[in-house]
Amino acid sequence: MIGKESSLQNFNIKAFQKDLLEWYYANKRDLPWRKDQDPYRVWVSEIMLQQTKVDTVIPYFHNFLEKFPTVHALAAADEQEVLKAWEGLGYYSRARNLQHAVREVVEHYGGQVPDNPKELESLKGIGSYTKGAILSIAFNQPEPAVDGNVMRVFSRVLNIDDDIALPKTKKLFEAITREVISHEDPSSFNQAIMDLGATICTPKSPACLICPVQEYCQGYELGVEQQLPIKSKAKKNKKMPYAVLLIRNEQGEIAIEQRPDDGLLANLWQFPMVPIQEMSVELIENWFYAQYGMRINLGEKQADLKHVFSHLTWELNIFHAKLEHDTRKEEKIVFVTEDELNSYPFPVSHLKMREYL
DNA sequence: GATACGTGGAA
DNA sequence: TTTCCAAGTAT
Repeated sequence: MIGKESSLQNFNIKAFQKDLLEWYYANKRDLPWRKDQDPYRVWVSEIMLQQTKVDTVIPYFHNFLEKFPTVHALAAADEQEVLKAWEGLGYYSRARNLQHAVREVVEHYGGQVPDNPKELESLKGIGSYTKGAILSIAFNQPEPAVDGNVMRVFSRVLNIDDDIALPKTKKLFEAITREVISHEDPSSFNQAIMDLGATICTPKSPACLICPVQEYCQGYELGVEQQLPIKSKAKKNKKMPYAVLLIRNEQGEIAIEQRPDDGLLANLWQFPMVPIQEMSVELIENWFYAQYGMRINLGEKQADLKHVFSHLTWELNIFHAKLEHDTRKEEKIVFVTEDELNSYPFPVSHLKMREYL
C-alpha cells in the first residue's frame, strides 16, 4: 500500500480545491436532493444512490418524498408500503433499514437526524460513506464521503494502484480525503468529486481534455488513467432453476406468498416457486403438495425468463396451474384478485410475469 | 475479509 | 451475448 504521505507529496491541495470547486459551482448538476440541505432528504437520497444510478433514483426520490415527506411520516408507515415505494429499485434491505433507522431517530433523537459520526453510524444502513455524506452535505462538516467515484478520481489523480475492491483501500482514500477536503465548503467538495467522477473522470474513456483538475493528475501525466483504478474481478454467479406457478383457484384468484424476512428480496411477494433440476410435471406437483398441502394440476409452460442478480441467476419456467384440493392448515399462500396484486411489492421478474396471467 | 444483496443501461 | 458498472452496507 502506498502511504497517503507519499501520495500527497508535491500535491498542491489549495490549488486543487480552488479549481475543483470553481468547476463545480459553474457545472453542478441540478438534482432534486440539492434543493435544500434537509438532513432527511439528504439521507433518503444517499441510501437510494447506493450502487444505483442518478437517473434511476430521481423518479423514486420524488415519489418517496411525496409519500413520506418527513421522518415522522416514514416512521409511521407500514413496511409493505415502504417496500412498494422501493419496488424495482433493488437492494430492498436499504428500504427496511432506512425505516428502522428513522424509527430510531424518532424514538431516541426526538425526530432530529443526528449530526455526529458516532450516532449516525450506529443507525441501520448508514456506513462510512453515508455517514460522511450526511455530515458534509447536510451539516457542512469536513468529513470524507468515499464512494467509487472518489476512489476512481484519486486513484488517477494521485496514481494509486491499490485494489479499490478491498476494504482497507477505502480507509486509505478516507485518510487522503481528510487531508484534501475543503474546510471552507466540505459539502461542495465531496459532491464535486462525485460529479467529476460521474461526468468527466468516468470509468471508461475519461474526458481528460476538459477536466478541470487535469494539471494535478499524475495518471494523466503518466498516460495510465485508463488503467486506473485497479479493481479485482467479481466471481461468476450461480444458476438456480425454478418452476414458477401461476395458480388459480375456483374464483379465479391468484396464489402469492411472502418471502422470508431475511436474505434475498426479504419480505417481498412472489408467485410460488419450486426449485427444479429437470422438468417433470409430477415432481413439481408432488413437491408442491408436500410443501404447501395443496393439490394442483400443472398446466402448460407459458414462458421462461431469466432474473439476473449480482451473485446468482434465477432461471424461471412459468406454468399455469389450477388449484385442485386445499388441505392447508397455515395460510402461507394467499389468493388475491389481479387488482389486489397492485398493493403488494414484487421483485421485477414477478412483475413481468403478470403478462402471463 | 469475502460474500450476500437488485436492477437496468452501456459497450 | 457477455461483462462491467452505479453516490455501499451488513455479516
